[in-house]
Amino acid sequence: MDVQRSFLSPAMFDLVGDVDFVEMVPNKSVLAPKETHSTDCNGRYQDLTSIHALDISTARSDDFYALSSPAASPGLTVNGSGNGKAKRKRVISTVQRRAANVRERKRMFSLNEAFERLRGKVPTFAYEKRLSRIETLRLAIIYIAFMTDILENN
DNA sequence: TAGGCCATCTGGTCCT
DNA sequence: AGGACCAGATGGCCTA
Repeated sequence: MDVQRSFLSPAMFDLVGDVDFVEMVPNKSVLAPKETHSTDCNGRYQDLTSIHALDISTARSDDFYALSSPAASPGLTVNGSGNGKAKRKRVISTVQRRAANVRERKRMFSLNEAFERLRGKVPTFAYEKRLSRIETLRLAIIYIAFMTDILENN
């Protein structure tokens, strides 16, 4: 396609600073093995496909708070009681922390899914390795600008 | 081996 | 009150 070819011209490549476009070989590894699994911070193997099955609904809300003091409202402590406003600090239990970690993992997983979809939309012919997230964003910006330019000049 | 990239954990803040 | 979002820290993997 001519549009794609001209978008992928060397002039365009120059705009993506940290992308190495010199070697143009077929894109073999769209999905690295790393994408299907990972290891947690303790080096334990994790299957990322299981993230969708994670369920935190069994955690009870009374498990979630560690009372910092009998008088304090549940889960909240107060920082800097001196002059200004007291800052409220939420104290969470390990159960609540684990639940938050699971939610964060799910959130990052969906973020990566979105990046994967964006990778599929950005033309990267004969690119030897999978685009990183920052490369994907930069290339998408350039591609959108390029297509906008085409539309405006027609 | 250094540097880049990424997953994960964590605590703080924002929002509903 | 609690989930979503964000950024910093940390450690593993990979490549030049």
